[in-house]
Order: sequence, then structure tokens, then C-alpha cells
Amino acid sequence: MASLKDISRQCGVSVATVSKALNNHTDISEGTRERVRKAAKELGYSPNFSARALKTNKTHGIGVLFVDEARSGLTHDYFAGVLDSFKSTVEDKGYDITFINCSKKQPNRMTFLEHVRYHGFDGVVIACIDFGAPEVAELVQSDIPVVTIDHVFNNKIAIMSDNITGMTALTDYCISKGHKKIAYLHGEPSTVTTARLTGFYRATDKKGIVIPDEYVVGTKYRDTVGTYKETLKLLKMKDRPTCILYPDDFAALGGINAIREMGLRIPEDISVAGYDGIKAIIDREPQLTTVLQATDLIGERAAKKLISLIEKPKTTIIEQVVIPGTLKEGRTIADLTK
Amino acid sequence: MASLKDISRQCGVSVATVSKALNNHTDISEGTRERVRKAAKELGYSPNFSARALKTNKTHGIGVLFVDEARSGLTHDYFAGVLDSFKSTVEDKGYDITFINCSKKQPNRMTFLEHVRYHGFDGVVIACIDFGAPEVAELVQSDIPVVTIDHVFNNKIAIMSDNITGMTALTDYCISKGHKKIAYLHGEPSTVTTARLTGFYRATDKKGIVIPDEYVVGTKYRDTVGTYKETLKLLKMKDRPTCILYPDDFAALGGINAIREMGLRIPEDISVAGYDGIKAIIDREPQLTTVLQATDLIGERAAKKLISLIEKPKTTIIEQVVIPGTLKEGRTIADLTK
DNA sequence: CTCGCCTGCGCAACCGTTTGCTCTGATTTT
DNA sequence: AAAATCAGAGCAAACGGTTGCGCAGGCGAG
Repeated sequence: MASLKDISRQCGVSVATVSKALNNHTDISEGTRERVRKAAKELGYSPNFSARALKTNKTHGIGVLFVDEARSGLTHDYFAGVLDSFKSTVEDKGYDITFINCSKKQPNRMTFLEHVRYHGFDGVVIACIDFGAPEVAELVQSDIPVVTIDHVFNNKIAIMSDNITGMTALTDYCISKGHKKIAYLHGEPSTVTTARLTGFYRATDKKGIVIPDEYVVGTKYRDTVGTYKETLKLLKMKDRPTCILYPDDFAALGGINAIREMGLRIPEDISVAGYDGIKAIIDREPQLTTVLQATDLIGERAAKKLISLIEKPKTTIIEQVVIPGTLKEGRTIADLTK
Repeated sequence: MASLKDISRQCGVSVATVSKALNNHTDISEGTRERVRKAAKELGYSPNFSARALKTNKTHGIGVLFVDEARSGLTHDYFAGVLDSFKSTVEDKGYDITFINCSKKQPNRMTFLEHVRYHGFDGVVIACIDFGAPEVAELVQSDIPVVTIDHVFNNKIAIMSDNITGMTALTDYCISKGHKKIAYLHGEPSTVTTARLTGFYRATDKKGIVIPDEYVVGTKYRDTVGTYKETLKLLKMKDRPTCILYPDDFAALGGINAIREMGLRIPEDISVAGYDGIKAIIDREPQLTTVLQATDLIGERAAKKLISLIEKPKTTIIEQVVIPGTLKEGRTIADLTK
């Protein structure tokens, strides 16, 4: 690989001059600059990231921590959407993204923080992870600029999908269609789940609707087996609900299959709704009623906030940005008012 | 950040000794090694990736080029699956992955190859992209170790999902259920499409089944609008097919909706099948018959091949690895033989 | 004519690591 | 006892690029 030295030799100027010429410093004459540029092109010069980073202590690199229980969050539609949007936003601004290695199999693996320091990432975005893990806390509490998604840490920027309002809207919608016996299979305990439960009860409380405890059950996110089983239980109750809300669109499929298996129709016999707005699910008839999370906006805001924090740490406001979702009315909630 | 120099000062030994001690060179006494390790821990030493990379000319970094028409391939279930598996495999072996910047919005953006050289990636994996783009060709034909997925370049390693056999199996299955009038809405021209068309005709030819040309139509991948329209056309034909095969599971949804809209039942009135095996689709009743692509295996093989090419360039065989898919029998193909 | 300023470029240090070679003192071999 | 070997540690250059400072020459102004 051609280096600055090669160009300097070719042009008969110093390495410093070459560097300045290529970086558009003002103290280089137009003539020299052109000669240098030409030589660079001829020699196939390629700047060296490592050398530059070593000297400037800036990498223009962002570390990404998207970890699912199973593996990375890549196969998780919601997070894949967020990441996709995040990626394209930071790339537009000249940042590159690298995954923070989360392999457990490595002989002497680094902690997340160690890995970040090693690479010298300018900032980090975290999502879809066990936020309680000590390793995550260590990273978040370091001096590295960090933005978290869907989880709030003290004194750190967080981008939050508005789960409270979203769930309230969804529940309100069900109530407005005349449903009173609404069951809610929610996800495992987490920031997100808590918010949605809050939203759920906020809606029912406001209308004075009392939801029996056995209607509200925790199941795993993105798991059809759990929802299948719990749905069967709900359907076999003496006082069966008229409407079942699921942790997410995918998990809803388990419920839908259970309902069909019992010979019941959706929405005539039983109404259902999901959460997320996964295209592969809501595009299919009967269209699932759900709450569409604005993954594009979430990723974009996360990216912009993080870059701002990196480039203007003083003036960047540390805050929780809440991104609203939108109720997506499908055809799986029956109108009982007619 | 503490550096080797800090440790050397603390321990009263040279920087070289510290480096060797931490890297387990054999010419350092156990005593010194221990003292160094202790000091490193105390000072919170973190190795510097850039310095190391600069010196050794090795980054242990892999560049990833997963570009969709829309944006990255992250929201594409198939590629997300492949990438996820790829990621975890290389991470287990101590490699990190960074996306090759494909933003078009950057003022003076680098070409893919320039970006790869800049970062000094040890290798590159390419998928889900317009393989005809000159920039991609430039990258592939460089001296950088490269593995492509689902596309063959001359003299380069390629990991291929076995689309020929997969499609043959699917078509055979339809034929075995007594279907003769099989329509195939395939994707836009590409390596993958060509392979599947080959597979399709191989199956029909073998059984001496003649497929009218108007039964075979190109539509976009992962697009429900196109398949919706084309399905309506097929259904309105005088001699309507009994079975329609779609470019992929997601695109199949458009067809399914069109069929339902015409008041037809699946599979009683018309049979359908997809391709890919997207969980959010095939887990729903009636389960879509499809071909499950082995994303896990594809990603893993791509990773292992690439790492082998990086670490043992001499002995690594340049070949096309073909990964079979599996027919997933759902409930959307009617049995006409009974 | 002299002074000061501006323009254009080079000097040299430095970023943190790695590694081949050298040096020293001790131990083993003959 | 002299020579050869060896373990353990340091020296110093090198990787490629950046940047504050200094310096020379040309110019206009006083």
C-alpha cells in the first residue's frame, strides 16, 4: 500500500506537506495540492485508518450492542429495523459501526467495556439486551458516550418507544369497540413490559373496567409456544375474555393458532391484537390489529443524539426521547357495540 | 488510558518487556510477567487496537457488505439470519465485524474497496447486493480475501443456498400431489432466480409437464403488490392454474390475499407455496408450504471459509459451497390425487 | 531601504505496539 | 578453567499519519 511517504518521494515534498495537502489545510498552495492529489491517485494511495486513529485518538467508529437471549438482535424484526435506520443515519455522517463482540466462547474474551476501549469507539448504542447484566452497567457507567434504546439509565440518553401511550391507545381502542373482558398476555418483566402494563391499566382504570388477575399473564416475548398454552387456558375459563392482547405480533401467532384450533373465529368469536407492526404478519389477512413502532425514527434519533453527544458533549441535552407509535387498526378486533 | 509505557514505568522494566510479558512471550520470567500483569490490572491498562493494527498490519476485522435496494439487508429475514449466524461464528474466533459504509450521501465517500483498504479489514463477506455494480466488482477482484453469498464470481469462494434442488423438490412435491397446472411467479433476474427457474423446469420437464409461458411471470422479491396483481391475472385466466408458487414467503402474502379476495379457499380451490421459511409467516395457519433455507449453516460456512482464507490462504480451497434447503410441508398444497 | 507580514513548506515529535537483535550474567559443557 | 550455551531483559527502529512551530523568501507599506 502506498503511504504518504511514497507520495512525498514522488512529489519531492515532505510527508507533512502531503498530509496537509490531502486534508485540505489552507497553508498549501493550489499547485502543490494538485501535484499531490495526482500522485496519490497514480500510486493508488489509501489512507491508513489505524495510523490516523492512533494519532488523533478519534475513530469515527460506533460500537453496537444488540444482544438477544439467543444471539444478536439481528433476527428480531423490531431491533433489526432500528439498527437498519441507525446504521444508515450514522453512515451518512461518516461513522462506521462495529458490533461489540459478545461471544461467550472466546478463551480470553474482553468485557464489553474493554472491547470498546480497545477499539476506541467514539460512542456506543445499546439495545435489546439484559440491561441488568453487570457488564452492561460497567459500560454504561463509563465515560464513553452512550445511548440506550428502550431502557433508561441514570443520567444517560435513552430513546424510548412510547409503550405506555401505545398500549393505552390499543386498549382504549378495544374498549371503544365494546370490549370489557380484555385479557393481556404480556412479556417477561422489563422496562418495556412495565410500560405497557402501565398503559394497559391506565386505559382500563379510566373507564372503570376491572380486569381479573387471571386475565393478565406473563409469557415470553416472541414465543408462540407460551402464548399458545396460555391462550388455551384463557379460552377454557368459565368467564372467557372477549379479547386477548399479546406481547408482540409474533407471539400473537401462537394465540391465533390456539383459537383456530378450538374452532373459534377471529374476530367474530374472539378478538386479538399484537404489538410491533411486523410486516410479514400484519400484511396477511385477517390483518392483525397492532401498534406500529416507529423503528425508523427510533434508529434515526438514537444516531443523531449519539453523534451530537460525541461531537458536542457540552451542549447535548441528556434526556429521554420518547417516540410515539401508531395504532394500526386491522380486522381482528370485533365491534361489539353494534 | 494507561499504556505500556505507564506499566513499564511502574514496574521498572522496559516497554518491550511489558509487551512481551502481556503477550505471553517465552523469554520473560514468570516473576516479571506476574508483576507486569498486576500493574496492568492496577492501572486499568487497555491495549490499543490502532497501534497494534498499525504495527502488525492485522486488524482481526471483517467487513460486511449487505445491501438491499432499500437500505441494508438487515430487515431482510433471510439475510438477517445469515448475518446473525456469520457474526456469531466469527466472533467466536476473535474477529469483529464492521459494516462497509454504503451511504450515498457522504460528501467524499469512498468506494467499497477504498473503505476496506482504509480499515484494513482482513476479509470481506458480500451478500444481498447488486452484484453487477462496478464498485462491487472492483472489491471482489482485489486481493482482499472475499466470500460471496448466493452469487458466484470467478475464482472466489461462494456460499450458495441450493436453489436448484430446493425448487426442484418443491415443484416435485406439487406434482406428486397431482398438480399439473403450476404457475410460478419468480423474482427479478438474478443468480438466485435463475437457479430456481432451472429447478422448476427440471422438475416439470422430467415429468413431461408443459407449463404455458403465461404461467411463469417475474415479479419483485419481497413485494406483495406485484404478486397481488399477478395472482389476480392468473386467477382470471380461462385455464387457471391449480397451484401458484411465489418468489418468497413474504411475496406470497400478496398472492394469498388476492386469492382470498376472490372468494377462493386455500388449498381447496387453489394451492400456494413460498420460499425461504420465514418464521413469522410459516408459523401461522394455514401453514405455508415452502423451502426452508439453512441460514444458520450458510452464515457459519461463510464465516469458516473466510477465516480459513485469511489465516491459511495457501491451503484453502476456492470453491462454491452449496447448502441444501429443506422442503417444509405446510397445509397450502391440496392433494389432488385422492 | 528597511521593517513587518503573509504565504508556503519542512522539521520533528508523537501516538502505542511489536519485534529482531544485542547485551549481560549465570549456568552448563568439555 | 575456559568455552559454549542460555535465560531474561533492553534497545531502537518501525508502522503511517498529524500538527504546532519555525523558517525562508516575496511582497507591500512606510
